[in-house]
Amino acid sequence: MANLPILQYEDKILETVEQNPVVVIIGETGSGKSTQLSQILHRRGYTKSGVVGITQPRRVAAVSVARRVAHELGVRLGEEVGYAIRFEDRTSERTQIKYLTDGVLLRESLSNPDLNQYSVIILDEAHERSLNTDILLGLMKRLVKMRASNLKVLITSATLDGDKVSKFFSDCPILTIPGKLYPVEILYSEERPSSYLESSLKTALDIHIREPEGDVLIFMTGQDDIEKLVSKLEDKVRSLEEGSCMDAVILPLHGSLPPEMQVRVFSPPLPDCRRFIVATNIAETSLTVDGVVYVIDSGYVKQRQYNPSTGMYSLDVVPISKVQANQRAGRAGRTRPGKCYRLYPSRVYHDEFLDVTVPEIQRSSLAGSVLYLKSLDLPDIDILKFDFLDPPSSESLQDALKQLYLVDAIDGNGSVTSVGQTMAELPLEPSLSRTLLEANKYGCIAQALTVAAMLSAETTLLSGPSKTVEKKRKLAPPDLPDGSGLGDHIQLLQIYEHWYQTDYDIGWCKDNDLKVRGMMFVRDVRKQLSQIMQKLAKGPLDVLANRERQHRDYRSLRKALCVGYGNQLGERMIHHNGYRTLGFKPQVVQVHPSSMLKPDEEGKFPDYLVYHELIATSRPYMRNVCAVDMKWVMPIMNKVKTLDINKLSGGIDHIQKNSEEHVPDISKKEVAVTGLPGDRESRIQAARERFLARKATK
DNA sequence: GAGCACTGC
Repeated sequence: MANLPILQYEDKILETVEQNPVVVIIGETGSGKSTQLSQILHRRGYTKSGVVGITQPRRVAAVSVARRVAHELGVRLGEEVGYAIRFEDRTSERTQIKYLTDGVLLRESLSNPDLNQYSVIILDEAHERSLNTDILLGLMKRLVKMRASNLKVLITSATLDGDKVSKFFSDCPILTIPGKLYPVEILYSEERPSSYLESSLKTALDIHIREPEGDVLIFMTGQDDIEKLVSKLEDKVRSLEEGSCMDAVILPLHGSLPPEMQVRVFSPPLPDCRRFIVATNIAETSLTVDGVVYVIDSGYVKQRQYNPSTGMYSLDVVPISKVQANQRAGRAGRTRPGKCYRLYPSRVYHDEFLDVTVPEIQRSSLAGSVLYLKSLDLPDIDILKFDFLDPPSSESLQDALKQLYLVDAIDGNGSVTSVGQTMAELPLEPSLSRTLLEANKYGCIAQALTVAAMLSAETTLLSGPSKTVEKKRKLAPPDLPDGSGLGDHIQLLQIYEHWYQTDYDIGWCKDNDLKVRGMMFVRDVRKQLSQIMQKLAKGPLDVLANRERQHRDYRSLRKALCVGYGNQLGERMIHHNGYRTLGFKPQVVQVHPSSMLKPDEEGKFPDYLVYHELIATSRPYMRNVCAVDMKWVMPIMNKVKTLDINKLSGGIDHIQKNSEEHVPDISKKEVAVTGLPGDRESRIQAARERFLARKATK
């Protein structure tokens, strides 16, 4: 700790913080900013007038950094130094230094918009530009004006981002703290390879044959490519002449790998054995692998993005940003000088890569965030004039307003309703919080809580589609409930209720290919939601699972879902099983083939359904659907007719001007890369054309 | 008849 570069800057930091309400800190990797900034401010007495709060984008980071600081200060974790993450608050009245996830700080400012308990707020890793960090940046700008005398804000960022953040905060000072990285030699390819999988393979083998010992970290875009590269690399390494090279182990590393496989990369390296770690961007920030000396960077990343003009998500392979490229390269210089092989020319890095990753706020549906900001009810804040570092497009904001209007969260003038105010208290997307409130009226709150919790963890539930599991599954298909033919929401409900009846048996999860950690998470979420609902209802609610006497057709629950998903309805076409989405921008979509929805005797799906999300892969699909009745749909359709976007947004001219200035509109930008599996838009377009052609011939 | 980057309240 004594050698951390940041400590030489202690006086400079304190002097700057004293003279300025906001300071941007460029803290390079290994500078010690996350652990030391809080302690420096503590030593100067900033913890006497309030808590020093430090946000982290990830839970594990909040916990591990808090633990280290507590250790360095010689205090017990949870006393003077503590942390707060979802489901876990380890702070006390004595806490002076508090690490928390940015989501938790946002929740805190819902009940205390001035964040009075804090004397200092440090937004760490702001360059990662998570949705929550971006909203916090906007809130901080307002807060430092209001609490100019007693609040200091520090924002840590990356070199390429510092000027922009400083400008956002009235040209506040920027301090650069050098890191403790070893030099990393950057080697560029002469041109972009036609296949970055083959190119990675070749580069990895070259390193293995020519370079001295040291582990190799290879950045790929997804599980598929990782599995392919791992098996090819294994073949090639095995075919090398014995004794010509040292031994090698090849390890995949990605998010859907079971935890016990993930930790393999942390076990101590074997002597005279080179490790190849083939990873997604999980190894960019979330996981740090020791011993890496060589990095191979494909220059691509898989990103989920939302298109507000269609209401559809897609998962695209896109070029990384300069910040990401530098972050990847830095992974080679943690223990000694390293090398980074970039599988693209330097021209591409300089001319084509964006400086900073497109912020999440420009790639997500904003319904939840807009409701959150509106519900803060800050007199001087109008969401459409809200000062974002990178404002979302007006299209995206209008999309959010329309969605909120349809689920009764805002009225025709764009003001939050009492329903909307209550919805904002729940840590859920608007469709699910609205479902909970409606279910409470119909006496099926326990079921709705289960569905909401299951959907909060949906992607983490079923074990990954790895080929071995698929094979196993054919031999012994899991014995899971089928949703009674009514769709996926009902199936998720039945799965949880079944698990509840086994008394949360872990063995049952494993037997049925359910991820144990995912199901545990569902249990936690459900408990949290139950507590919040009890508080909101100002009285006891029977929230225990399996307690409600229900019709076999789950009518009450499906009716509640129909109201909650008032912005996500589909109407079946007359002659086939395609659907047209209802609402403002009708899309032609299909039920996802993985759905549990059952057609009737004539092979027809129900006339109406709600969907959890639209996802464009090879075609536009509705994922997670539930059958609903036409008579529940009609009131919502009538509401669509009453919508007036100009009234909703209270005049939108200013944001349109605003967004044209700074916003690279991700929905229209050419993000897809030729020849890569990311060219979604054109594939969707092609699918649409095929569909129309087929329709025309009928 | 298809497929899942990573977080987080």
